[in-house]
Amino acid sequence: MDRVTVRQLVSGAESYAEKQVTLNGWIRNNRDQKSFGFIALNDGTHFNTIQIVYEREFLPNYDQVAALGVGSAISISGKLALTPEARQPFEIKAAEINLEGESPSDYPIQPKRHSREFLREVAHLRPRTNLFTAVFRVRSLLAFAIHQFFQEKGFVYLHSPIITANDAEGAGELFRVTTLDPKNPPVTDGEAVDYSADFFGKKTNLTVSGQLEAEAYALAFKDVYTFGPTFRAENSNTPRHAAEFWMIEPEIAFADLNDNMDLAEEMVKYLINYLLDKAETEMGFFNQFVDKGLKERLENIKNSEFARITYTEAVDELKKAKQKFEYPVEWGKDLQTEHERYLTEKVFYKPVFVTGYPKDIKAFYMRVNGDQKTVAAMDLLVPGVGEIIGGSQREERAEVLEQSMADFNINKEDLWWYMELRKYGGVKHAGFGLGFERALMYLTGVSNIRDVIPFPRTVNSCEF
RNA sequence: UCCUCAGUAGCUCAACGGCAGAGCGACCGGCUGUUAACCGGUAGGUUGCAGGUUCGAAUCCUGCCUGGGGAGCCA
Repeated sequence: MDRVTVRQLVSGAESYAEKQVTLNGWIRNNRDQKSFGFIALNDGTHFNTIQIVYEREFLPNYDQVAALGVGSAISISGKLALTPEARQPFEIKAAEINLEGESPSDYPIQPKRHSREFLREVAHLRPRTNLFTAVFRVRSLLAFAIHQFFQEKGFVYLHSPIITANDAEGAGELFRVTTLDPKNPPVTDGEAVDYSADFFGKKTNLTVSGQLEAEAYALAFKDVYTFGPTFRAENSNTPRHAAEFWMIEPEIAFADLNDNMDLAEEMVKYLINYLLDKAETEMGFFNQFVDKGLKERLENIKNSEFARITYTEAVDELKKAKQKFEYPVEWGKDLQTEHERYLTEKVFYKPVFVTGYPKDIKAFYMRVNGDQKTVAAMDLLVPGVGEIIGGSQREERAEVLEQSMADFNINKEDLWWYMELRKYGGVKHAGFGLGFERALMYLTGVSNIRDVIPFPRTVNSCEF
């Protein structure tokens, strides 16, 4: 008797036709009648359930099986029957059904539609629903696709540190890493906390970006990427922000901003192709139940050039717009969400790169353009989600970088090693950060980041 | 952090100053191919919490808590 998975059956049921098979799984739905019943079983290996038909005539424990609730784990043995006229192409005629783990009647997941908000409260059980089965199968595939894309191109995968003493954004919103006693920390003469007595002998935090370290490795391996967890202690409560998320950060040497955008565009298209090919069932589900226009939109993007526009052009475009904006558009100010959405959703109807932002509103490491006013930065805006990529060509000229650091009040002693990358064989290089979850949202149509992270961490929320 | 909306049965919602309800789920029963099955019945409530107004509050007012959406910040 063959032990099989639904995945195996879906990929070739014919070879099992009329044969005895054994399956394990969890009951999604159980309906019984007087002398026969049906179980929809999900065994975890495929999005689809398999229908189990059981009959009083053949099952000595028929009444026990008929009483099994949703969520129960069972093992079943029976004959595989092809049913080309039915809604499902095959089913199992059960000869034996054994209870492996019961699920009492207070099991919170019902065979009906639940709100996303409710399912977040049962995040340990929600992977047993259709939506989350699809989301997390795709999350796994997307992670693999990212590795495959970069590996095929010869990029080296870099594990940048999780604990770090540098603050790549120059922002203050970091999770402190310390072993000091919060009630009674060691104190210097001036009564400040004495971090030299801390575990690492200095102030440390969880990483907000692996970029600076990636630059070091790009200047050795030419093309590298990081892909790992990232932590931001921002007090932002939106459907697009989480305190713990994953980020992909490629860094390429002997490359400029155009090479960077070409890479980003190629990557996004690769990921779309990968999912449409490898996750057909799940993508079909998203298209039908989550975002009706999803497939059409993704298909269009595969075949179109992403728009590219400079910040200055974007400002002109926005000033010409008939639409009224809450915030006025003005050269020198950052684009508001409403402006970004207008550009990607009303002007271009597709992903758009915006480049050449004013240097005052961007990070210190971005390469200063010839006009001395803008930097070689690029953001990729996509309809529905907004910014999913932020990147730049890096400042490789030591003296210009030093000036920028001074302008941004960044202590160059702390980044002595970063400066040395410019001193020893420094070359032009560029890179970007892709928010993994934001990409996942964009590619699945799921509109809240809390629903694409298994156990999301957000402000005031760290359950599970 | 600011703005805004909402918290009523396990879930999704109705009742909007006058007896707290429905569908789904659960439980009991029926049904020879169901598939978010269908049909009949039963149970299930301190209306988020604390105050206040009123003869009377789920409903109006105040504060707090929780959640959603928008903004800022960003990926």
